[in-house]
Amino acid sequence: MSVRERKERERAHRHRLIVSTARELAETHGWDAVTTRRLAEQIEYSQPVLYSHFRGKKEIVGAIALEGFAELTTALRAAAPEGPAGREAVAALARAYIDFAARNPALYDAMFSLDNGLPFADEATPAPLREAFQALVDPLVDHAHPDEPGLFVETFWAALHGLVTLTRAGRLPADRAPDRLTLLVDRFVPR
Amino acid sequence: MSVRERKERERAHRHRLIVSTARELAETHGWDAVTTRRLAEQIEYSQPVLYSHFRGKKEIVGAIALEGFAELTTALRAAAPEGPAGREAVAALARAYIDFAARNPALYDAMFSLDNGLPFADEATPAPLREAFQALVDPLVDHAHPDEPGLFVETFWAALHGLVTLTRAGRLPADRAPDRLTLLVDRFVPR
DNA sequence: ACTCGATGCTAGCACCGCTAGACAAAGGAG
DNA sequence: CTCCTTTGTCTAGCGGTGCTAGCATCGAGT
Repeated sequence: MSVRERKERERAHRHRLIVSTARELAETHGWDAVTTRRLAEQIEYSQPVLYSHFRGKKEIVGAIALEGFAELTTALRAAAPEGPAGREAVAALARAYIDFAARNPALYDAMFSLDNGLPFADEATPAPLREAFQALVDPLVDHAHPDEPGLFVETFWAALHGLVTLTRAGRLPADRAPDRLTLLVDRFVPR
Repeated sequence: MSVRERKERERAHRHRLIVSTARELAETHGWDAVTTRRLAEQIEYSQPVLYSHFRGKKEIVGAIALEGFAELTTALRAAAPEGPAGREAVAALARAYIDFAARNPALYDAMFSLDNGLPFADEATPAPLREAFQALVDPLVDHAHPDEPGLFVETFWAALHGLVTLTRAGRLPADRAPDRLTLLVDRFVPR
């Protein structure tokens, strides 16, 4: 049975290779450059091989998005370690979110802008998505109305997401982004 | 010279026909269904005719987006007529924004999600865009820090935009959207 | 050593945005 | 009224996209 194990190992390796290559291609040349042909050429296999690992391009984006949620969770937890979270901790959390989006624009798009086929706000939501949301909830829960912590976090998150997308699309002047973040935190967590 | 005038009139008419047909196609079947082939067939001309009116598909999206900004201005002005704007007026303004996006999803995408080639936050920004932003500024200016009214409006707008996109993409549960809006207004305009 | 199933390939489908070049219709000049 | 030029539209096609049918090859198990 060792042969089958080796094949499965190789297959898993190629699976990861596809995801990481697609992600790198997206991050360096934009999502437009991520075509099945280019991706196949980069991994040195033919196009149909991709379809033996993924149902289609959308599923590749979904796999990358999943990586993104795990990394976002790490970034948020690092910014706001456990314990009571004062205003400064919330500001750090918000900054971590914005920075994550700025540092990984293509990844952020895979998570929130592109069609990645992942189910949201629904019982089938994958664990990494729930964890990322939870990483946002924990430091914020003290500042929310006790009856509706979810509502508070959802709204704060939406505001952060709006800042990210509008700033990156050039809809808002980039130089004042930090000021907008401060203003937002002040409104949600009054001094 | 009457002949030339007639031709120009016909040309302008066809120009509007292209824009309205593309918009209707997008609103009824989604932007994916708006291809140059389908659009050409709908207006009963061949594809190259489109390129005698617009530099490319992006410019058609841009024309539709421009319509959208004009209509958004109208909707916002209707929701918050002139005069001092209390908390209720801000809530009405926010509701008008959200409702506009909900009623015209494809239009909203043309304005903010798709690549429409329009310049933002820059001296070349077309008038309708400035006016739409101004329609947001006027009722809000009393609630902002006097030094930085723009910053306040930008942040509030970003929050609204975030709510719109995340809710419509199914990232946030739709049934609690009104509650999130109330929460947002409460945070930005304390009772 | 041979069979046969797994696996990856070539080739091709239907579609995309966009354009070159042929062609017809229509206006002005003689 | 005829000819010529200009203007406008169409057909056909280019290079690209995501995706797949069907063949060929290779290697594992008997």
